[in-house]
Amino acid sequence: MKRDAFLAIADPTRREIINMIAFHSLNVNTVASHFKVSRTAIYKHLKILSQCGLVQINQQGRERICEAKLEKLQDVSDWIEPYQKVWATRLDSLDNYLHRLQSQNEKIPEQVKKKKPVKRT
Amino acid sequence: MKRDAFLAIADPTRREIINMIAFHSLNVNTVASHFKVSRTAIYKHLKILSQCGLVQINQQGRERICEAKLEKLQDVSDWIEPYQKVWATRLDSLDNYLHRLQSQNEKIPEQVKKKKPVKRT
DNA sequence: TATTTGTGAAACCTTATGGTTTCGTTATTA
DNA sequence: TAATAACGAAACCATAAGGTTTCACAAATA
Repeated sequence: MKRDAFLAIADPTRREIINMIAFHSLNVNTVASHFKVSRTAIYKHLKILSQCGLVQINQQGRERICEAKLEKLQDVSDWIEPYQKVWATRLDSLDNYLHRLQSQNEKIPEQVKKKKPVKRT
Repeated sequence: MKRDAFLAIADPTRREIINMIAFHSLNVNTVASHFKVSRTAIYKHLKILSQCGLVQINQQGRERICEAKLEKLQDVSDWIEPYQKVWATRLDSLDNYLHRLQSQNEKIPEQVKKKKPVKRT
């Protein structure tokens, strides 16, 4: 049962938990109260997140404060980065191609007409 | 059974498949031959990847060519991006702090000594 | 001290996941 | 035309995932 950041963020509930505690740590009950499912279910998610290193649980009296360790997401972005470069480059080339066409007052083929502004990094 | 890019890349075998076909499309058997598990198992992963929009399968004669659609990874990097900024900023502040210390010829406390060059965006 | 609050863990259930073997079908090719 | 290559799909299996209810226990509080 190998647990990593990829597995951690695969579940939408766990992504929501990250969203919740990313900027301010919360105790288990407070996290759970924002969801429809039971506290125990959320606790299980928190346990998985903590096993994956994405959440650190610190005891404070009878409460356990859940703190997001966002750096662990680096594993995921490291994996994606090279591919992101590829698709960004591809989009950029298309974008440039369209610009060249336009500046030459040529007709843009229907199939490649620009639909959305292209996001750059 | 909602399928998205997060789920697609949660499995290590599927990530390997993406690695394999990212830069050159391959047919199902060729993909499968690189793994220890059966062709059928790989085919199932390919089906999931295609349901998630990360792979497009094009028939060519009796072969099905699997082509990676890397743009779909945008969903994932969009989700991570804001958090990446946060932890990058945190690391940057530490980095700046260390630089200030160094330029003032002060002693760097052991606990915060720089270990790796910090990656910036 | 008695009660409430916040939590961890166990037992259990249903469904999804990842794998297998087997079989049928369509293109190639000998 | 017969054999083989490349699939797709079905049936099946073990285990993991995500959920529930219940119980136990320590800390805070009335």
